[in-house]
Amino acid sequence: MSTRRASSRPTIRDVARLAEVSVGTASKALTDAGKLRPETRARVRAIAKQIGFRPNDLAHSLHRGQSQTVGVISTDAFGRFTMPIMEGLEACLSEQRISVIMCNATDDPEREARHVETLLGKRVDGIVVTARRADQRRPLVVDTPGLPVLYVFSRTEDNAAFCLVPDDEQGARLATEHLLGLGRRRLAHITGPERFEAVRLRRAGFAAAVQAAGLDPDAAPVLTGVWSEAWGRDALDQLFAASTPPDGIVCGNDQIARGVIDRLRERGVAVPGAVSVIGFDNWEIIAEATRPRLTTIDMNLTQLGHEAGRCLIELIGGAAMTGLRRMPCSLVVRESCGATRAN
Amino acid sequence: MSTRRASSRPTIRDVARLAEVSVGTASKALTDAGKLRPETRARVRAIAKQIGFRPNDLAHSLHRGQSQTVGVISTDAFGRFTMPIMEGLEACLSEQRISVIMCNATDDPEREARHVETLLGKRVDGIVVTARRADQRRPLVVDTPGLPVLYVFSRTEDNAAFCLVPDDEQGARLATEHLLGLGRRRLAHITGPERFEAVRLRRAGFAAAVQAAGLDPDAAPVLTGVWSEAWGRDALDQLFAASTPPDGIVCGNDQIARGVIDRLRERGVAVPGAVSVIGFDNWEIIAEATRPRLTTIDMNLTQLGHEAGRCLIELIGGAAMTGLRRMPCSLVVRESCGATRAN
DNA sequence: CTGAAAGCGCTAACAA
DNA sequence: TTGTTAGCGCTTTCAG
Repeated sequence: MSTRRASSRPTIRDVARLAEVSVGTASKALTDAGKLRPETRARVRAIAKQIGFRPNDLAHSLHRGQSQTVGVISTDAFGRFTMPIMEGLEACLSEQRISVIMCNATDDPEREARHVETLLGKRVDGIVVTARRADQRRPLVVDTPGLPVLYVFSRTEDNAAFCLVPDDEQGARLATEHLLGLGRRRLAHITGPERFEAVRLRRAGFAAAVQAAGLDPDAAPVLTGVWSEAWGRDALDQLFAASTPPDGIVCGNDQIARGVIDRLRERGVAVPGAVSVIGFDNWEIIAEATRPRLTTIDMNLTQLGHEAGRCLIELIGGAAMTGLRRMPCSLVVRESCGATRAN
Repeated sequence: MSTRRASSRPTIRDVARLAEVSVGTASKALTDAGKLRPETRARVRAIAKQIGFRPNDLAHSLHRGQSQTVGVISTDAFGRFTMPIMEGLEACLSEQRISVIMCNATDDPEREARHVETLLGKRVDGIVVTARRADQRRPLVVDTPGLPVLYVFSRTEDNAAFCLVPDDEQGARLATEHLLGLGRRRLAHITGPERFEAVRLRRAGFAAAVQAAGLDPDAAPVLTGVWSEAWGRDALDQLFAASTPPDGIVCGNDQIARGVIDRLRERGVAVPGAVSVIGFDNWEIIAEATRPRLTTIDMNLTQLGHEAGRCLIELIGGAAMTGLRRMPCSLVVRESCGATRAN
């Protein structure tokens, strides 16, 4: 005997009984399936609506073997990068009436394993892994062959895995080209810790653009430090201690850019008059607060999440996708770089 | 006939068959229930582990009428306040093996209704509503009597509802008392738009503390504006245009506080030497970046989320809780207020 | 066009 | 102590 909840919802049997048809007919009537006399269908539907019938997805899922549910496992404790990704992902999936279960693993493998366990118990149709990107993460251990797993804003060494990340190299190239396009020729790059892959890729993008413009790479210094305003200020001081300070600065993220702009103002150097500054991240709380407001690179994380949703649906549908896919970043023009030709 | 997924998981029947017991026995063996010969129990368990049996929660839930799942509906598009709340909530619930389904309603009633529909279809055991707090939100429409609904960081006019919010009034009082405790006597309050309940409550807390200290309320100006650094700077200029500028400023949020501190530095006024500045939110990206670092009020949102989880579990268990509950804020001391006596 | 019944995987009541 | 079975709510096949 089942232990029903105090207030149980009407079932399809109730509908059938009231509509004076069999459950089979009622089911057909409610799902557009099969052939049915329109009148019967209408009557069943009317009754269903009247008594507030809502199909039990649990039973449906049990029957179909698909739960219309996916799990998201984050190691970044719902951090600021995870948020927009989730937003895009949820928007995409909810369109297909697929629900998203959030799990926070906080870098604890044991917690992560417990979460995977729960998700598998719930028979999710797929799992999305998202993480801080400092490094590649170990592959998620899932002992269920055929269960789609997708990594977003996160990578793993497993070549069979499908990973979706922003194109940092292209983003930095875009930023650098923007400054070059404005006529800046003495460029510098102030960025974060070298151990981040993003730092290495963005630096490469910067260097590539500098080289492509025919400039001397040695005259375009790169300063690595930490992701903070204080480092931005310090690095700027270092650059301006030299005989020929830069007229264009590509920053590794918006925090650094804010430090740079603050210090330039303190030094009485006009932005963008004398120096153009461009950031990376388009973190609005910062980008809208600098004086002048910050031109920066947007990783389009919401779109990334949306794309992750699309891909996951394909994977669930049986498509085979592997490898690393990089999604383009875009330029957000505000006032910290000066008159723009493009746009 | 059911449409099974390509790779179907072992069921309890498989375990039973291999262990040479009945399904009933296997079930008992795996759930610590009933009396069983230890040997049998062990054998069943061994087999289960060996073939990678994992109970199907869908079937379990269908049977029990509880899904071990709750839904979260946010109108704040996973905004920055939602994040820590979710973190606490998920941490609390996952401890009980309850999963959290995230839904983003973005203030669109139709989208919200669709999400509720989906959640009810999945037979969630409860729903958490979280929102921007500009005003009271209309009650969530759920036609399922007895289904627990809890509002967190969000209120509704429905008196039967249970709402959990931070105690803004107490937070502002705490901030003000901190400045008073440091010997500041000429206080001012710079805050956001009046239409926010939080603004009105924080202002009340400020006023209450001023009055309790025996100071003249008329000598403690309150400036309302918007939630931005620019407004913080403007407001500060206004205050310093007066004959007796304040020596302690309670800000309505951290962004305003940052504007205030920046402008004080630009004016050459020492912080905290001449003026103490305190914020509200403890938004680290700001609070750690001001010069000096910002002393501020923390709404303890992660704890709030955790508490929401606890309460929801009680509600699901059948407890009756209604009304508005305010959770205390706490003080985070950094360097923007000067030498501290307490702590 | 409609009804009857099997079965998805699990649990709990009852029988042995 | 263990086995048998009904039933959770739904879909789908097969008869009628």
